[in-house]
Amino acid sequence: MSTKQKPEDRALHLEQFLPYRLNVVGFFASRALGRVYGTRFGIGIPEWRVIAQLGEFGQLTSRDIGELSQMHKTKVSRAVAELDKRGLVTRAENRADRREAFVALSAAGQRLYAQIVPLALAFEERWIEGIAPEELRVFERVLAVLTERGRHLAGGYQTEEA
Amino acid sequence: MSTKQKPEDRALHLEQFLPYRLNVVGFFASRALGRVYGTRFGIGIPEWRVIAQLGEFGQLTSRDIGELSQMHKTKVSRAVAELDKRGLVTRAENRADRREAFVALSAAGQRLYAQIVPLALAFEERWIEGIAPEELRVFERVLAVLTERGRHLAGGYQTEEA
DNA sequence: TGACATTAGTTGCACATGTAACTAACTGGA
DNA sequence: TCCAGTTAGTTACATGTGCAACTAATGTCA
Repeated sequence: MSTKQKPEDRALHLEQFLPYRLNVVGFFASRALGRVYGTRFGIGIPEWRVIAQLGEFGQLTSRDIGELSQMHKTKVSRAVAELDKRGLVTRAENRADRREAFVALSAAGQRLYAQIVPLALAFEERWIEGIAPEELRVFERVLAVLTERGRHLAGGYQTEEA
Repeated sequence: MSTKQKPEDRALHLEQFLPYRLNVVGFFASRALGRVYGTRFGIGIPEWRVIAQLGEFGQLTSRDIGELSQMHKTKVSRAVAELDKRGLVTRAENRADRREAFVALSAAGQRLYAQIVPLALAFEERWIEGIAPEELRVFERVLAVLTERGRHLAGGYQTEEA
């Protein structure tokens, strides 16, 4: 502990309470992006994350997708099933381990990915527009620390890495 | 085709994509806090937010609570109803406008609030422990900007332009 | 080989949540 | 006074989600 002040003596102001603030900004991010993907392409955040990972890495198992995109395996399962139903991904059984299947973007999925990426990048660009690059670097560095600690504090809900 | 590197031509890496990162850290925050409140006091995040606002401001209408804590009115309605059922808040009709009611913490609610606040502050303290104060100040300043823009982007994002 | 543990992925179930519709009350003309 | 419009708050409904249980396949160890 680096502070000697007793927590009991301080007041709580929710609007300055960091977990609350992070949750709110995360909600806004999700909601704003959800509108972009939902209104134009009819997909939700989980589907988008699956597409994003497949677009980046090519071929992945559902387990990999969940780990990379921080999603519960049931959420991944449902998102992949939905994308499969729409013909945006293909599933190929792994002959070497028939429990798992390799998921990949179909041609239509790749076209969708190519459409979404510029929108996503432009969205991000607009969001951070005008913020000084060095401040943004500090922000991202602190964010990485908070995320890693938060992962630990929250306790894994998918993979127990203790 | 184009030899110039336009923003549209950049690759997307989800793990560095800011909206994604903010959503993940917000999820961790919510989940970690939810464990604290849930296991010890049997309440969820919405209930906690209502209690926090009432503890801070004393007496509020449901509408005020929703605005202050960024919650949908149905979420507030259900949280207040649950807290009422448990005897943690009181509801008093506003004689001057009988559509609304003033919600306040009961004695039991105040005792609960007094118990939770130190836990919440200690949680926050543990989370940001070791981060340089000046970096934290930068982080919070940028966070405020992103939150305000996110609120706007999430609320009225319907333009045709990316 | 055989028995048990582990893992990838799916599904049943209960619960949380947003949308829209609703009730009741207030506001502001004309 | 009347009536259309607005607002606070609740509820019906559909959907999304996590947990736990499940199936099927693989790993482990004797």
